[in-house]
Amino acid sequence: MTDNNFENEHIKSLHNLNNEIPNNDELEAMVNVFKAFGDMTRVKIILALSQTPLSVGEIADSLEMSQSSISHQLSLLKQLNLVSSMRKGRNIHYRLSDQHIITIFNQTKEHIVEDENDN
Amino acid sequence: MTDNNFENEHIKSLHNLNNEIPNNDELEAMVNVFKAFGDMTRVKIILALSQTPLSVGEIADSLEMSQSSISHQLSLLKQLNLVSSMRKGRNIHYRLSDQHIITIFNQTKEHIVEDENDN
DNA sequence: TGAATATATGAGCAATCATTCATACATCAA
DNA sequence: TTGATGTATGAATGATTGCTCATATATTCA
Repeated sequence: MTDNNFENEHIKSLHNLNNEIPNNDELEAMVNVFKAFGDMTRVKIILALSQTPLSVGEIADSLEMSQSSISHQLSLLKQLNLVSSMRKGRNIHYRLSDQHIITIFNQTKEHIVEDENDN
Repeated sequence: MTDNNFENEHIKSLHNLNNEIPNNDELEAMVNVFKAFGDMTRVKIILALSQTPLSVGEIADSLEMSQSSISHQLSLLKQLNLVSSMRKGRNIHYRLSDQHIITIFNQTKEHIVEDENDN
């Protein structure tokens, strides 16, 4: 394999770039999920819910944040189908709606940890 | 130890919530990575780089965006050790610095896809 | 050396976003 | 019903952020 062949492969890859990228709807959905994960409050909510279902008030107390703020964020997470809710009397219990979420978190944590090692 | 000290399992979980959450530095690092993934331009850059290493100009052309914008974003991605760079003559070639990234993307895509199915 | 090319970077601006505040809605208990 | 409790929600605001523009830095070539 010569340098020219290598270069040709590179050029081919270049032309195929746009084809390999997922369709735009899927991409946007992905970006929105990552956006949701890109906020400390929401990440803490998700990590809390990964332990056990919790009411809005319980989350607010646990994170020492206002009920309103937590409710707003839960609403966003729910809209993205990252959490689901169920009324129980006066409370509303939220839970993670997908175990993938934790897998993604763990994978990301691994990236971080490995990163610290090769400095 | 008196009867008053007993608590039910749920309350125990509640009190343990903060302990189970990763330390703050790690959490912040995670949030920053997710923030990086939470932007269409950066996601497209990453997906492009998952095919082949590319120069700044190649990425800019491929995404039809300004050189400056791409350079700014690459700088951010590099700071998070998501990409690495190597000068080659006048160009600077960027590459993904960790295969975890693609795994994370795929996992997220799975979440999306499954989501579409149970409406 | 000087011109051309490739990339990086700081400042400025418009858009987005997380929180707060005030208030509405829903449920329970008396 | 009324009051208390738990949650949701719209508007306002300060902070963050992505892009552009102008310019600086780095490399190659003549």
